[in-house]
Amino acid sequence: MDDIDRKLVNILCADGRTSYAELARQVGLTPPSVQDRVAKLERTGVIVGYRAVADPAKIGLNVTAAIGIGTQSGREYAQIASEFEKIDEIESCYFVAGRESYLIKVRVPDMSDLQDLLERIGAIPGVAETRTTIAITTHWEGRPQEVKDRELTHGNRRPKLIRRSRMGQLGGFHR
Amino acid sequence: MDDIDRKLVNILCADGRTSYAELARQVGLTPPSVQDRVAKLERTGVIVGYRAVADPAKIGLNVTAAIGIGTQSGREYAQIASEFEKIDEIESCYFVAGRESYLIKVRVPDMSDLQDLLERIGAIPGVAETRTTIAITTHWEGRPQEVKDRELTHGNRRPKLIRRSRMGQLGGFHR
DNA sequence: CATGAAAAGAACTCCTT
DNA sequence: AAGGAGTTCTTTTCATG
Repeated sequence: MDDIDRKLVNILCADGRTSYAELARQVGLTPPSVQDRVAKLERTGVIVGYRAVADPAKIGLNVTAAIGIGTQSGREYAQIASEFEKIDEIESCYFVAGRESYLIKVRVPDMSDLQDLLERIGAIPGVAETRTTIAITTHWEGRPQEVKDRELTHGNRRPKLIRRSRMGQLGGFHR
Repeated sequence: MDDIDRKLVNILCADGRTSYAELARQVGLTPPSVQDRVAKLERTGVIVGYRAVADPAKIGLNVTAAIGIGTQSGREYAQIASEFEKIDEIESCYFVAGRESYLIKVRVPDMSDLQDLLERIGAIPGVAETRTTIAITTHWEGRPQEVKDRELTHGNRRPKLIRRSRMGQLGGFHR
């Protein structure tokens, strides 16, 4: 992971369809070298995959909500998570420290689907309570994080010396 | 938005680098036709962009947290959001109904960065309190939602008749 | 690990139905 | 709105420094 790799990751996180030819121009290498590097980033799991980002509202998913889930003591956490996994509407699923045991992010067409979903979640063995937070406005989501040089592949981190500079960001689909 | 368009969106949300040739094979059209359709999906804002997905841990972002933010009454909500927008670490930002006014998702290298971030957020005028939930395990995130036929472009929704079938999903980067 | 050249394939444009 | 043909560009492979 050198500066060029980081640059490639940043470019691809901003635009996942950037061609090798274009990447090559931006980092000052030839397309085959870039292809080699990107393949290695994929093999080593730095780049996990590529996605098109769809506008939820345009595909009929008008309600976004975060649901905190409290669980009964003495339950297998992993088992509960595997139940969540069967539910398509759960876009993200975290086991968390804090008020509840799980925090999930869900997307549904409308409020009645949310009610339906909450009933399904509440019926899962081990789920004790749910606390739902509904998004009124999505200012942005999925903004790519810039890979900085001090953030290295594993462990071998240098001490922090300076506060790193911030990069300005705009609305909508952030580049 | 017909069945073919929905299929294209689903394929591209699962793998954003799928070529037009491959898309054409999967939907039974020729590459130029598919290119036409995808261009239209992009123009009409159904597909907002394309991204590579990087493994946060592999790029040094070891801490994921959700922060609920309570605000002082009599404050301009939009102004507070524009302050949040300047903070790179905020990956997503929602104005919400529920316990707090905002819910944000943040990623930082480690706990000391989280403390630093919480101090910066707490210093924003109008921010009254923060409640932080730290992710211990990310079971999955950003799983693409399948576009179903009942979810149409705008408003002209048919009544719900049947509960739609669910599609099985696996760990890691969900296809 | 990068380069350059060559072959294969894909993307893009235009034109026809 | 889709298919076919031709051009351009990119991807991919391989040999070389």
